Amino acid sequence: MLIEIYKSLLQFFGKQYWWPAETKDEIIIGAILTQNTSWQNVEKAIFNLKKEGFCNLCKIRDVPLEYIQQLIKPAGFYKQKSVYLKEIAKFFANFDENTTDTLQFRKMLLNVKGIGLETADSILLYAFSRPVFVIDAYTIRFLKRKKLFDSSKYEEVQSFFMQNLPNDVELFKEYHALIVKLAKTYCRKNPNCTECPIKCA
DNA sequence: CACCAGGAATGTA
DNA sequence: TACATTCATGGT
Repeated sequence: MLIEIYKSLLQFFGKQYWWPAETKDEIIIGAILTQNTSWQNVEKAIFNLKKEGFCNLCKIRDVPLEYIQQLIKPAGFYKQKSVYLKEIAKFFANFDENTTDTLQFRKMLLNVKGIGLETADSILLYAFSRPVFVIDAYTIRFLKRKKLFDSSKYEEVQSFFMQNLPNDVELFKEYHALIVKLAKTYCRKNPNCTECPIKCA
């Protein structure tokens, strides 16, 4: 079922090539900046960071908070997000990816202030290519509307995907991106989904 | 004018 | 455990 839906989305929209970024640090930074924020505004903030050479966690760690705040303002919530960027920068300053399995890694990320379930999984999947399925509000709404799975609990929904799909990082990356693409294209403006490529149940 | 965006922390019951 | 509030900018 889920795999057929994936194929339909892929055929309809094509590959999304998520996550759009040049470096691993940029993915991590973007994952925090995009919390409840449009990607368009995140791009402005990342542009500012790049322009000043601070789209880099080591550099973010060693610069005044106020300086980061000024650069990321277009992404909103700049006071808290500047702290979160500092926190995640400190975390990765002494972390060895190679000696940490995915479950441990996930728990460690969740202990960082500012990193919740979705942000942690986005970092794991897109920055480190760990096989975890990212869930967001679009995904939960999508499953409910299509009457595929009725739950708002993050890890329940995540298990639903991961137990019904092959354990494939590239599949997970594209599938989440396609659900976001679908939501942005149709479901927001048009709840009836008359043009939606996925049939309503 | 209201509403939302690729959430998370905090507080309340 | 389940909700409510707060955080902030920019587009529609």
